[in-house]
Amino acid sequence: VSKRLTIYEVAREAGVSIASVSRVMHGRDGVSGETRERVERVIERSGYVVNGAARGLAQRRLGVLGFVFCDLDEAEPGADAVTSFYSHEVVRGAERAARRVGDAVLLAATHSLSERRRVLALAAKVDGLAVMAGSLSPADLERLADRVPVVSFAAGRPPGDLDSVRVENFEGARTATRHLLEHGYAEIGFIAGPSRSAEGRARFNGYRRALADAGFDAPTAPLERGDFTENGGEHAVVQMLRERERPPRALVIGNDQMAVGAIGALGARGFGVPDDVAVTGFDDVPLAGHVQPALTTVHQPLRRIGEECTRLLLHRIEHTDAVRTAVVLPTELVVRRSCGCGGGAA
Amino acid sequence: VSKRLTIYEVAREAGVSIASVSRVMHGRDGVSGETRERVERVIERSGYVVNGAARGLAQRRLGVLGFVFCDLDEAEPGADAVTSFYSHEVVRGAERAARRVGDAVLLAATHSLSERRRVLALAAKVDGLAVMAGSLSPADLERLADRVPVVSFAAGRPPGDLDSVRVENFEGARTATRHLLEHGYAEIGFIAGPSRSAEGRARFNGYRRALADAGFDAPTAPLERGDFTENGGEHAVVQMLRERERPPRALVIGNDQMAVGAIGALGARGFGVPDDVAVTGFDDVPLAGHVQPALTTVHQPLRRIGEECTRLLLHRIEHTDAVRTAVVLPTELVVRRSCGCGGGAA
DNA sequence: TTGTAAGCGTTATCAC
DNA sequence: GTGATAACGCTTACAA
Repeated sequence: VSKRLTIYEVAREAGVSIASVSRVMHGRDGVSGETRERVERVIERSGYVVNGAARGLAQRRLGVLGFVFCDLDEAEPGADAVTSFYSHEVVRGAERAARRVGDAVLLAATHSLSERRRVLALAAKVDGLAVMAGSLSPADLERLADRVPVVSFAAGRPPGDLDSVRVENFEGARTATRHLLEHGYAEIGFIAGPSRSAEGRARFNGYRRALADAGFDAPTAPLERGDFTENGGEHAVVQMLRERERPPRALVIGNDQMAVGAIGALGARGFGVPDDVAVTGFDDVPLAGHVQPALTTVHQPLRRIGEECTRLLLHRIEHTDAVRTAVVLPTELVVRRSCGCGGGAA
Repeated sequence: VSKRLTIYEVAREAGVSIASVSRVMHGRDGVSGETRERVERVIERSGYVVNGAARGLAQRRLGVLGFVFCDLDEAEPGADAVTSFYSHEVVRGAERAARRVGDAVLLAATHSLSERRRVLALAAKVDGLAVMAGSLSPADLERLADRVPVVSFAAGRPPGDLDSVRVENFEGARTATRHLLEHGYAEIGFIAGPSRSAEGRARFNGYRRALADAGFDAPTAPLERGDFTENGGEHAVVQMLRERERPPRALVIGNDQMAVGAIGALGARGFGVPDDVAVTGFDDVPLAGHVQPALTTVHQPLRRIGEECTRLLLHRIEHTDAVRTAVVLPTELVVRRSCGCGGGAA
C-alpha cells in the first residue's frame, strides 16, 4: 500500500485544478477533450481512487446500503445452516440490485435484541437500512427510522409506518393446507415456529383459514412449536407423540428445516412419510428437493425480497417524504412427494 | 427521518464545545463528570449518531471491511444454491470477527473478471478488502493492493506477496483418496472443477499424490471437469460414461455439489453408490449429510476462513508494513456412506 | 477540564 | 471551460 493519493496530487500531476479532476471523475461535461484526456491518463497511470469518506461527506451519500439480520448469529455450528440460506439469498438479491446503481451492501447481524447500540451505530455507515423483522425492538426500529431511511422486511404484517417487504405467508400456508385437504386428509395438524415470529404466525393463520373454509374446526393453537431448526422439528414430533398415540394424517410445518427434522423423527418412530403422515414445509430451501421424500413446500422469492428492499431504500433515500410503500411478494406451492403426490421433481 | 443532527447541535444543546461531545462519544477521559453527563443526556434524548463519512474522513478509518466473492453472481436460480453456502459461511465468520472490534462488513460480488472498475471503486468505501481468489485478475489484485490493504482467500497456493487465508485442499483430497484406497478400490477417478480454480487444482494434486504414494500411476488429467454445480457433476458423469463402458470403482469429486449431481446421474444409469461406485466430495455443505447415500466428504472450516481474513485485514490496517502472513486452515475427512463405509451420520 | 481551530479529501457554487 | 473557495461533520493537536 503506497501513500494515499488525493485529488490534489492528481490535479497537480495533470496540470489542472481539482475541480476539473472531479468533473472528469464524474463524467460530467463542460470539460475540454484535452483536459479530460490528461486527467484520465493520470488517473489510469496512478490508479487513483476517490476517498469514499470524503465523497460521502461532501455528497451526503455514501453509496452503501445496510442489511440487518437476526440469524447470522453465533448459534451452534450447523444447526442453522438452512436458516442462513434465507439471509444469504436475500443479500444476493440486494447486492445485485445495489450494484446496478453503483452502491454496495453492508451486512450486520443482531444476536440478541439487546444490541441497540451497535445497530444504531450502523446508521452512521450507510445511507439506508433494511432491517429484518425481529432483529430490533419496535422502539429501536422507530428510533433508527428517525435517523436514517429504513425498510422492514420479513414481517408478518406491515409494520408501523415503515416501508416494508414481505411475502404472502398467509396465502402460502393456506394453499399448502388446501392442497393437503384436496388429498382428502381429514386430520391436519400444524407445527409452528417460535411464537415471536410474525411470519410464523401468519402461516398458522393461513392454515387455519384453509381449514375453516373447508368446514373444519380450526384449532386456536398449533400442535407444537419449534424454533425453526431441524432439532426443533424433531423435538416437536417427539413431544407430539407423547401427547397423542399417533400423528395426525397430515402435518403443515412452519418451515422446511423443521419439516426435515420432523420427517426424520417420524421415520425413526415407524411412521412413513407420506404414507402414514403427509408433510409440507415452507421456504423451499435447496435441501427440500433432496431429502427423502422430496419435500412439498411453499417457495418464497428470496432474492426478490432483497431486490425490493434495495429498491425501496433507494427510493426513500431520494424522496424522504415519499408515501409509505408495502411490497408483498407472492409465494408458490411446490408439489413434490412428501404430501402424497406421486411424481414431483427430484 | 428528521433533519440530520450534527455534533454542533448536540454541543449547543448541552452547552459545551464540540470537542467535549467528541470526547464523550469516544469514552475518552479528561472530561468532568458533569460535562459527560450532560452530553450523554442530550445524545440519549436526541438519538444522535455520528456521521460515519465525517468520522472516516477525519480518522482515515471507516470501520468497514470489504469482502469480494466471485459467486454471488447472476447464475441461473438454484444452480448455485450450494456454492453460495460457501460465501455465506465465510461472511458470517467475518462479520462475527469484525463485530467484535466494532467494524462492519461490506459485500461485493464479481460476476465476470471484467469488473475491475467496480471493484477498484470499492476500495474507496472500505479500510481493507478480502478478495476471493479468482474474482480478480492478478494484475488488478496487485493494483488494488497498492491502494488498500488486501488479503486473498480461497487460493490454491499463496498468492504473490499478499496476506492470505486458505485451507488444506491438497491434504484434504489426499486424505479422501487415501480413505478410498483403504477400502481396497483399485481404480479411482477424479472429477475436477473448472481448470481455472486454483483450489480445484490443489485438490487434484492431492488426489494424485495419494495415488502415487500407494504405488499407482496417477493420471495427469482428471477424468472429467465440471463447473462445481450439480449440473456440472451430472454432465461429467454422462460424458464419462460416453467415453468408457462403466465408471471406475471409485470417484473423488472436486466438490459436494458436483458429487450430488454425479450420484444422481450414476443412479439414473443403474450404478449404485457406494456399491457400484464409491464417491467422495469436498466442502461438507449442509446437503451432504442429507442426500442418499450420505456423502463422505472433506470438511473445511468456512467460518474460520472469514474470521482469519478479518484478523489479517485488521492487523494489516494497523501495520501497513507488517510481514506477510499466510494462514492455512485444516480440513477434515467426514466419513459417511457414499464411500462404502457402513455407519455414518444421517 | 475545556474550547479554538486546523485539517481530512471531496463536491459544488461561483466568478472569471 | 476552468479554477478558487466554501461547505460537509468530525477528530485532534494546541492553547487557554
